[in-house]
Amino acid sequence: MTEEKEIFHRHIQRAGLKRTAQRDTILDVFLRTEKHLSSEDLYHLVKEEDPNVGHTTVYRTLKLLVEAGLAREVRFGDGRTRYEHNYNHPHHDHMICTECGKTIEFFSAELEAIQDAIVAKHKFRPTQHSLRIFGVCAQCQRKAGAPTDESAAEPRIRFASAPNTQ
Amino acid sequence: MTEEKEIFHRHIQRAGLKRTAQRDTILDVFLRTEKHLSSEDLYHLVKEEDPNVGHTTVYRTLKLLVEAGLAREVRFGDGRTRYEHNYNHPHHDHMICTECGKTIEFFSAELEAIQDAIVAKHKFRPTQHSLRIFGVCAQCQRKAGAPTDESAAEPRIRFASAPNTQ
DNA sequence: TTGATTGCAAAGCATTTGCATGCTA
DNA sequence: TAGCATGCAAATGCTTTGCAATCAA
Repeated sequence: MTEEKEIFHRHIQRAGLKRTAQRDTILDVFLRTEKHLSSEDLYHLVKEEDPNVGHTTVYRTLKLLVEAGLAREVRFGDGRTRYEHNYNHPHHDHMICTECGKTIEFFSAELEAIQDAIVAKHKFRPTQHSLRIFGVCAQCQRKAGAPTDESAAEPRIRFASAPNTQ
Repeated sequence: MTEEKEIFHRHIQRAGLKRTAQRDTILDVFLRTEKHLSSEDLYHLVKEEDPNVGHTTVYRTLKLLVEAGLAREVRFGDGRTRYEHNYNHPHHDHMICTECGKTIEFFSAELEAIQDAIVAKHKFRPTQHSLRIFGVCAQCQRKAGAPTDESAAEPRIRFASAPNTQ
């Protein structure tokens, strides 16, 4: 976590920006929260620590964290952008339960290898990729579509009908 | 294309809805346009045929097409929902060029097999998945970041900075 | 001191909804 | 005739921007 902070401050300096109390607090709260946070989620958490922080600053700081390589944007189909740790959290993909909103992270070297082969065949130079598998997790299958609160590790994602795979 | 129309009309009937001139026109234009159309793209195309069609109706009809299994929603990171044919167009994934906005469709049985294995391991029941590989296509690599109009099969997708993989 | 930062309010943008009118079955 | 469909305008929800006041370097 100290390392992440150094990275952030180095990025701030390199870009000719300034270190502020708000940015430090936002980074702090983000680093200690191992979840997929929306800007609003983070805003509320930060507010507990320092009520004098605006929504706008959280939005802007999250973009800064992405620039610095500390955060990564993810979207799970509920129309809002979420952020996850990106430093020392190597690439992975997600399964998203459309019943309870839980996400399962996974990584497959084979999957990556096949993708490499595919892009090579098309002479496509990839910069990033995103694989999301939507469906119903084991717990929700048992509960036959009656998820409870504790089945959701994170706030429930609600879909209009079918998830629109944003 | 006749078959698709039948499917649509059957869906309309089954759902207790009504067949209208607008819906027929929208379906017609959609079916004959083999592109990833946003609601607005389709709205403009339909307007050429029948100026008395509103944006709202196009939105609502596209949802109907998705319900009927004729269309599939896709998102390429420019913040708008696009629709592609889903009937007789089996599942495939996309490479998206962040320079010119072109999309390359591909399918890999191995990829699907590995995904099946992964979800099985987690006892996850998948309903759909979405794999998008963002990067630079062969043409744009040659042009070294100076894409021309003809390099884009579809309207250019613009990103703020890095594509936010919505 | 200078220019970046902040946070409120307002604007943007894609999408959705309310509602009076029009039209299918 | 009943009630679904239409399309305008307004609302929605997330995100971004304008701007005057504030603050780091």
